[in-house]
Amino acid sequence: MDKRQQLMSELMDLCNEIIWRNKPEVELALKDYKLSEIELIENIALIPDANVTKLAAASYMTRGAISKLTKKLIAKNIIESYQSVENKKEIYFRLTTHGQKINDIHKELHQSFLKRDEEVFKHMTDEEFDTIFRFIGRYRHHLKNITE
Amino acid sequence: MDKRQQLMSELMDLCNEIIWRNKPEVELALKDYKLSEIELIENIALIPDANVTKLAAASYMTRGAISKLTKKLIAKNIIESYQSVENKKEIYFRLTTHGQKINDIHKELHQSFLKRDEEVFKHMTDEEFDTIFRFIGRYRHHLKNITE
DNA sequence: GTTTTATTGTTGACGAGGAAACAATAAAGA
DNA sequence: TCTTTATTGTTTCCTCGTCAACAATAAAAC
Repeated sequence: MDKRQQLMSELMDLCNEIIWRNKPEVELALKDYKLSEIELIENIALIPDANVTKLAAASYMTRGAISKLTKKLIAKNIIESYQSVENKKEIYFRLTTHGQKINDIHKELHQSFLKRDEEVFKHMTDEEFDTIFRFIGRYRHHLKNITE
Repeated sequence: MDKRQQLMSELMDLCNEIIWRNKPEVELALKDYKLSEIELIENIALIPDANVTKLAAASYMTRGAISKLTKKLIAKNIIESYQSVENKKEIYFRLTTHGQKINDIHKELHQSFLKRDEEVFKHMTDEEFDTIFRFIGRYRHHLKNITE
């Protein structure tokens, strides 16, 4: 098979495998929340003045889905919304202190996954890291280029 | 941020981006089929004597989901089922000639994506390819190890 | 300023897929 | 052999996310 195609195929498979493997552990540690909610919390923490549109783009979901998810998270008192005075259309979100706690637990989980998988990274040189980073960067840059 | 964590995060993001980008093109070229059906067809072509259980594992979906999908594909005359004489429990699937055509179109689409993205691969050395392959292989091997 | 056009978030109908319970068959153990 | 346990595929119920239409607001065009 084509080397490039095999690379992409194995890459996709690896990502699926990791998600599939980690998902139950995350949902066990944060029992009252679904993975999609937890990831949305993560994005709200990362994106300044996150609104539905930005979150949809970051989550690879539709605005409709994010709109419903944010409603649910507000009802659970995990996030809160606010608006600016000069724009009555956009609605922004931020974490409540409760939401921050959940995000912290989630971050710790990610650390524990790295610990669990440290064997994979242990023997990698800086050069190898950079090779993969360059590949990812080049691909994302390329996709951005051909999109606009 | 931790280098390893950033690597995994960017990797996941790249995969999502590619899926998000390619999906509409695939569903446009194969108008009557959803992406999940097309990927199932691909797996049935790849896996010898594919049954619900093997397909579920390969697709990262539940057996229930695959059971429904195969029913749909049989109704559309894209796949057919068969059984062995020495096992009355397992049900295997294979592509019809119609299904093979769809799979061929899908394979051509993948080729066209590689063509579109050739700029990304053009400057990669064999050593760089191998570095990424090794990383993927090591990770998948590790996950397999800690699973059983 | 006024009128278009684009963008925002929301909603309801719908389909896709997961969870869990199930019957049928195979494999393992006695 | 006979019994128990595991695995197969299926089905029902339910949740999640998409799609498409929508009203509200902002931006652009004039």
